[in-house]
Amino acid sequence: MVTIKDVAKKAGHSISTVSYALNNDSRISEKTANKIKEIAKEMNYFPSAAARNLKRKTTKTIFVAISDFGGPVYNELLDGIHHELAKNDYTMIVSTGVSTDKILKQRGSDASIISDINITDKFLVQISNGHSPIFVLDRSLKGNNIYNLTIDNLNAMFELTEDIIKKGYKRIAFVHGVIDSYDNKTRFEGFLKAMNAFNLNVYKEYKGSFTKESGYKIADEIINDKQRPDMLVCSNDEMALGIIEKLQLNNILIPEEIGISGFDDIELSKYFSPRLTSIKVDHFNWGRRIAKTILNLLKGKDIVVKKEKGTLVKRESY
Amino acid sequence: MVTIKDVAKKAGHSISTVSYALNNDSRISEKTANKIKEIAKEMNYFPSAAARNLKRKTTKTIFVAISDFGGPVYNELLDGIHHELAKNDYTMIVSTGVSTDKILKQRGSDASIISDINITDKFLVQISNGHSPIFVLDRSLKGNNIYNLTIDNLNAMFELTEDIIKKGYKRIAFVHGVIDSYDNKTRFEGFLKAMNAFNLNVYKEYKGSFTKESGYKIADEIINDKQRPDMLVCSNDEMALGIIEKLQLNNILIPEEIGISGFDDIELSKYFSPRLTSIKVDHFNWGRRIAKTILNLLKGKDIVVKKEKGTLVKRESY
DNA sequence: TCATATTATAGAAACGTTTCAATAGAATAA
DNA sequence: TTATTCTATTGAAACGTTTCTATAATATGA
Repeated sequence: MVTIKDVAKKAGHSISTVSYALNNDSRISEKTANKIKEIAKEMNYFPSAAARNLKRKTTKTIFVAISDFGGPVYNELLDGIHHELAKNDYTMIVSTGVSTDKILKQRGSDASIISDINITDKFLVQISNGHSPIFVLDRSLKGNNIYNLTIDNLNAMFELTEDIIKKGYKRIAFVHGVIDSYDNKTRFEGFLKAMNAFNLNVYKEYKGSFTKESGYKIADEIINDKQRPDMLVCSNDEMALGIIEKLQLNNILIPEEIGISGFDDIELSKYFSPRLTSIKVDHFNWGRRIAKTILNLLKGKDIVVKKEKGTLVKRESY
Repeated sequence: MVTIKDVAKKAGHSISTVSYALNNDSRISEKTANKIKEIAKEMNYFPSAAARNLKRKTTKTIFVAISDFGGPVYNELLDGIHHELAKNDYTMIVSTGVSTDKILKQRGSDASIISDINITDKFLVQISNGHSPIFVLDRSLKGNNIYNLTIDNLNAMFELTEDIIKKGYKRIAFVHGVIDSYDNKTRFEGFLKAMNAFNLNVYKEYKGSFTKESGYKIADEIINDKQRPDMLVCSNDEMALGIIEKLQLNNILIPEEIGISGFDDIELSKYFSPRLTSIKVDHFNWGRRIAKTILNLLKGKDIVVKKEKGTLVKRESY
């Protein structure tokens, strides 16, 4: 591997002069700087990231912890984050599962984005001290270097539920995702708030886990139920789609017999029939905002932490 | 930040003893090793990745360059790669676009996976010398540290086309993706091979770019065509779905008036009506195999480079 | 002209590890 | 007993940069 030393030798200059020249420091004369740059290029020299990171104490890298690569939501989010980081010469590291802990501890990044409910609050608080800043997307958590960048689930779900109630539905049930997760809790909260505002009781609650498979199971429960709800408010799209699929297989008409709504507005939702009414969260844009916020913080600017809004997309599922 | 020096001081031992102890070197007595480990834990010490990388000349990191995060294909692939890497204590860096070049040059990883047609062959060959190994998924390329890990497009497409021909279709057209891309070229090659084997001429060729939007455009061409093909063999699913959507909007019946096939078998394909006949590539598994191959190479083992097979999934689109 | 300020360059320390080579002390062998 | 091997530990060099400080050469001002 060609190092700065090799370049220095070939150029007939000291290591420090080469370093300054390549970093465009004004103290080096234009003439020598150009000569050095040319030689460096010719030798195919590139500074070692490791050595640079060690000295500079910064990695120009942002770490993202997600719970899995599978879901449709993360793609857009990652895309958005990456888009903004790349523009600013930052690299993105992505990880899931156990390796996440290790990466966080090793501080291989200048900041971290957490969207993985498998990482405990306790762990985050524990490492946050003296750590590079941590941005959590999937929980509300106070701490020294911890920043909350979440979606405004509550208000979006309130709006959706209000719309449903105004349509005249009476036996309205809620389909939970992972029960203690921030997203589920705040969405349920918004739902409850609207129900209370209209003096309605929650007709029933189902327990899922945000996956399509858990939707299938819930559909089974509903099929066997003699007193079915007339409306299912789901904590996310994937469960809603699973439920629709299974109910239709059992000849239950949607929305005629049961209405249904989702949350997230994933791409598939547009292609189902009936098309799913949902809350659209522009994850790409949200990702960009997250990245921008982080970069601002790293630049020492003041940052504004405000919740990302969701918008109601009305279709034909209720 | 707490360094090894701090731990050494607190433990009353030298830096080297601490280092050996934490790396489980047998030369340190069990007693001191345990004492040191305890103190390190207590102090919340974790070795600096940068310093370690610099000294060890290895990063335990694999870099993946993809052309975008959007597509449904990459998720599974990334998931598979990551799955295997994490099991072996490796980290995955993902990037797209221009930042990719920089990362490759800086050698921040022990190996690279390339699946981004925007990176030129020339560039790869240029950097490959003296570089960590490069695994290309999206092209056939010879070079010093370059390994080809591709999908067996040719045989899969041959099988698909054969099936189509045997169904009795005569006016068979091919819908190209990005024309010079490895995937498109080899898929077209398999298609041609089957057509030739049955003495059929290619009825028509359309030029797309692997996206759904390019499918819309092609559908327009077909709609305005007086002598339409009776079968469209598409170079991937996304274009096929775009074409179906637009043709149906114009009341052209599929498969009654025109049959259509895809390649990749993305999740959406199952939910369209008619459901799309396609070639299923198990990208998760492929990703795992790629990662395994890389890890074996890094361990100094001999590696076997064999193509990933696709399987025909017959549904109702022709 | 000489003293001083400016400019361009070089030397050397530092970043936090790993690891080679050296050493002191204990255990073993003669 | 003394020489030898073995064990546990340490000191110091090295990895490839950046950056502080020193210095030589040149330009500026009186």
